[in-house]
Amino acid sequence: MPIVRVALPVPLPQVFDYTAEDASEEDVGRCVRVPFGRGEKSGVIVALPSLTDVDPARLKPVRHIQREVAALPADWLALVAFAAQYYHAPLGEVVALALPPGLRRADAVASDERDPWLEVTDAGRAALAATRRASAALALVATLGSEPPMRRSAVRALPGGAAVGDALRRGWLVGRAAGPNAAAVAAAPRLTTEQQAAVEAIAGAGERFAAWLLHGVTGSGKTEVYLRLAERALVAGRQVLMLVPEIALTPQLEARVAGRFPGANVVSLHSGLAEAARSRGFVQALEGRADIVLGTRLAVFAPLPRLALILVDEEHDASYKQQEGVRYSARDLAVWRAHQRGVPVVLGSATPSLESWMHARSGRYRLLALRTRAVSETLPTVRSIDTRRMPLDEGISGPLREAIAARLARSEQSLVFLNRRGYAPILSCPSCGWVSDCPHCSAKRVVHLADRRLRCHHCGCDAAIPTACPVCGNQDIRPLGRGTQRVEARLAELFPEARVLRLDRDAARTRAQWESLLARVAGGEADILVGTQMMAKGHDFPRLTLVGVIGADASLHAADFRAPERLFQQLMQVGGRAGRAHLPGEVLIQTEYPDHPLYRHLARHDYDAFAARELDERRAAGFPPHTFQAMLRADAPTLDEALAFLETARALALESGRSPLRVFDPVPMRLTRLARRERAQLLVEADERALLQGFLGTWMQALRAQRAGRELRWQIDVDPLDV
DNA sequence: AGCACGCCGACT
DNA sequence: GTCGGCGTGCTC
Repeated sequence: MPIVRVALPVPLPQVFDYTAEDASEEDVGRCVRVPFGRGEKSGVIVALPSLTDVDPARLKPVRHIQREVAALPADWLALVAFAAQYYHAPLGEVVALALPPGLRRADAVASDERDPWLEVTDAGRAALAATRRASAALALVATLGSEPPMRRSAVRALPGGAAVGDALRRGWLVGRAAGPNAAAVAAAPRLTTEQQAAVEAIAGAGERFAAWLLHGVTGSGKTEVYLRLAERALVAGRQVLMLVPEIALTPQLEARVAGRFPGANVVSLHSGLAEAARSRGFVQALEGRADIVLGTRLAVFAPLPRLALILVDEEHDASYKQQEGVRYSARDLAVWRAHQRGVPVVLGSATPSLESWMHARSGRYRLLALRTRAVSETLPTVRSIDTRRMPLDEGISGPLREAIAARLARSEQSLVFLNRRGYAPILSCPSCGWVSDCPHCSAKRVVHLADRRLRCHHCGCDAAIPTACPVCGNQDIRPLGRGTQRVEARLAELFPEARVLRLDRDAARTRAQWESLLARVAGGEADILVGTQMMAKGHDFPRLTLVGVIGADASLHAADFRAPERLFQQLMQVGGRAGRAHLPGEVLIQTEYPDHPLYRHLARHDYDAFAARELDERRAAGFPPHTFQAMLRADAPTLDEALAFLETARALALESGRSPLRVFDPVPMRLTRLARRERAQLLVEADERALLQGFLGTWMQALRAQRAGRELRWQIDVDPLDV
């Protein structure tokens, strides 16, 4: 009787063996339903062992092997196994996160819903000709009438593409048998010399593993380089994996990719998709029917039998690192994956992570630079405004105010950037000292005047804003500090003739709201924008010529050693929004440290100098990327429990780790209390990755053998981003 | 993680 | 006499 070894989504570092009468080697990589304990679970067959460690009499038979879907290939299983090993997570958990839930459950897979080529019918043309109310469906019909044939998926990715089903139902569009080949390319812009050189360097290096760092200033046209490389892969009949940071960014990029390759099957994969859609995309990738897989971090787990190229856009972006459960870095896994498959990987950024930058400097990665902007000739001028001896009006200095007025006079747009949403970060009583502490977290609840709530940004709890101090009854309680709402309100008072628009997570709760805000900005319905880091990403605003930065200094001396890196990235990114299309841009940074090297490097657009200085500082302090870290975090109802566990963990580490390993003291986390739980952490550091990895293996085993209290939870974070 | 078994407090 | 608290142990 054949035995199958199954990875199941349980937090145990084991796999489980079952019997399966008709199983063969073909079934390795297939999803399977098995009895487990009292119930049933679904997992993936990872091996067909000839013998088992457990008493064969205890083996239960599998319930069902899903054979309708192709088995996951060996290289996919190896990827998942590597992630499990490197991040010290149970194999089954990684499998569960890598597979769309529906697929793992071995649900009937939505019977290969095809992705037909669409064409406009006579009815569609008639509808277009008739003067009827404009609709999204009709707009699609009009677009399709003037474009080369497109697949349903490509149409869906267009603006308003959600109406494709509507257009099909009305009989305005119809699917037809065959279209052009996957490599058909729509008109592409000319490449700059630098872009051309980058494409040639990467393509010319042949089909073997190489990690390229594409360092391109904002607007230098990195995406165009990606698209040209993708085109070459498609011409060769191969697949491309393209990773992007955020779901919010994918529709635009998806439309651009689908528009460029109208004949290609572009599949998007991200957690915002409905289960069925995610399963369908995954299966299309697995069966080799997807030509381009475009997605967020989870897309790194897409199985791609014909893979030829991996692209990681904005490689420095923190959203590539999962911040819960299995804390993997999709960017790092992408490099591993490229190496595994012997294909090139391109990491692109205007402000690379210092990790990638160091690799590029050392020659481990190959560096390509795009130094000139493709879309406008000049970089914005960046200036510091010394606010030390200057009155501020709700945070706004005179020079910034004048600069905004000048833009208004020229009917150009301005953006005031500050990374703090809400009206004010604290509500406080001046007479008794009460502040708006969150009852569940060690944080203050933020004043949201827009909906008159007091809200904790960490646990989400909220309450009405009290009219008087809850302790002493004083009616004169005051909001301290400022957020986007307060700045928005003041700007509206200062410039009554201007239309002020706020763009932050509160203004754009949903993707639809976000897109409608962007449309309003693009349509010139706003003169002054007030935004958080949301604004910094993607999106071009042709009439935006001024960016004012408020309150950046806070990150300058933050406890987190990565804060300056993030600040530089953020300011570079948001500054890049200013000035396009022959309108010169200006960035004004309000600061009390106008001579700080970070601002000076920023003013000269000198990432290299910034990175060199930062890497030097990190080396002197013994921080990553010169060292390698893992963070053990524990949380419990009381801080003592969490700390006690970490003390034990520390003792275990010192026992086993006689090697040059640094084990720090357990400390409460910066946001100690979160959602009624107290949190602490313990940092472990080594000079070599292998050393750290070797240690972590034995340490994890020892920790799992500990019987911690029921209320204590812990998790390991390899290569943590926040320390 | 679930979900059992298992031995000690206050209740219809 | 029971209902139920969660400590301990197992899941192929």
